[in-house]
Amino acid sequence: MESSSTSHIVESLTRAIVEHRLHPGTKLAEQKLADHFGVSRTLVRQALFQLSQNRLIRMEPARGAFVATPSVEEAKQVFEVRRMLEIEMTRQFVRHVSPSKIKALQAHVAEERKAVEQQDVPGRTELLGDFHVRMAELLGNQVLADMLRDLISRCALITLMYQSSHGAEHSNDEHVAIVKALAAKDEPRAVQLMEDHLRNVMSELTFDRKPPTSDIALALS
Amino acid sequence: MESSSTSHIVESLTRAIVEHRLHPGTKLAEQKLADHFGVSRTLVRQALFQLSQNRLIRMEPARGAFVATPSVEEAKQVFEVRRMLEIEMTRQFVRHVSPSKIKALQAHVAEERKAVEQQDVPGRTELLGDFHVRMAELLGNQVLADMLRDLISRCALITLMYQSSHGAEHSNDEHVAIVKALAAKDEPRAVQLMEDHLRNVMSELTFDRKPPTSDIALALS
DNA sequence: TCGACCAAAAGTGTATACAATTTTTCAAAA
DNA sequence: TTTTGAAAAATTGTATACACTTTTGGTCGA
Repeated sequence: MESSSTSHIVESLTRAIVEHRLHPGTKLAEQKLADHFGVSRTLVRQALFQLSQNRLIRMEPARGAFVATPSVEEAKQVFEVRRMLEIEMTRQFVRHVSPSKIKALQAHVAEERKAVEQQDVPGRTELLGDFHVRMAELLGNQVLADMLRDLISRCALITLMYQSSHGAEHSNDEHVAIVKALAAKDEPRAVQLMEDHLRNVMSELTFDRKPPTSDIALALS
Repeated sequence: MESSSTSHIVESLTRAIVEHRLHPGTKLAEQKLADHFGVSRTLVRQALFQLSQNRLIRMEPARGAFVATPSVEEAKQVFEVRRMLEIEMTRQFVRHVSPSKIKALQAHVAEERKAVEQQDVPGRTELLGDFHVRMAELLGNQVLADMLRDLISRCALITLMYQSSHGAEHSNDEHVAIVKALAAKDEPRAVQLMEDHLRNVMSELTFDRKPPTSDIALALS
């Protein structure tokens, strides 16, 4: 299509998978992707290898790449790791809180609200996940932020194709409450709210399979 | 040299980097690696891309791959994430402890001791790191185990080339103490010991640069 | 009609070719 | 002696070629 490097292909496919335009189980044929992006299979393969390390796709020897279909067990483990990281992150945040950090989070949740109100589904999904990444970045821990971003991508693959409008609003409300507790330096309450929030997100999991879209061109266009 | 797939190259290079046979900053020229492993650059490049995602190497556009040289700041962040994960992991472990799990950990620390006594430096380094991975696996969380393995590899890149014999013994002793507290279901003590242990490991960091080994063949043989 | 089998087509895995960029070398000038 | 510049060599980035495996599609026999 247009000039694209490997990372462009990775980002494009990541968005398509996270936003559920490509369903779990869909075959990702190298030549078709190469044609779509206007590059050779070489670059597509590099991108696919990268995605398989992120666990967004799985590669079967001599059979090709497929959008990952995480098991219920794996989903629980991913959420459990998020819980571990974010509980401690919340504690740290309260300890190092500052007015400018609170302001940054407030600005973020305001953006979330706008996306929720405008029913901008891809936008709100990304923003709701970025809230957690933003906290890590404000803490000054980029390693943690990168790790959370990967985990949250995997969560998105797991959660419902379209978060219900109610669910999204609810998440946004919970973020607002967390920011309020952080601003008040109320550590136990902030931790409790974060834990409840993660539990709520996880409880929205539904494990009914949907028929996979095999039309790559349609999903990516 | 002999038949090798991409994953073999990744493992071989990972070991060489983690065991400091390849020093931070060393250039990893694709053709040299290809000759050494007896494959084409194609497979070497796949391996290098994978390693760059693990942050064990960094790739500069048009300049090639180099063994990563993590900054002090990054080192602290990596250890901080480990601390977050392992504190919560320790709490979980106490809650789900069982005699067979304790036995498995005791067997592991016994192996550690043997490696320490025999001055098997690569062996003990690997075993001392695997203790933490083993805990995650015994908890039944493979996602956490994989994540810890990556983090610990990055820590190994960061820590001294050769942990002093005293340091290794000390780590082993601390593992013994942690297992004891886990067996006694003493959660606060186990958490405290784990926190102290991680702080001790981190305090062994020395940030003096060593001259890089540029002879790849020598380091990998 | 249904299943087994085989040839053709499609797809993946690895090596190689080639263009573009960087590094090295070396000679000439300040 | 040190610096500069340009040609040569080495190295990376991408595309293509080709062997091997899997999938497909259809024919034959029960």
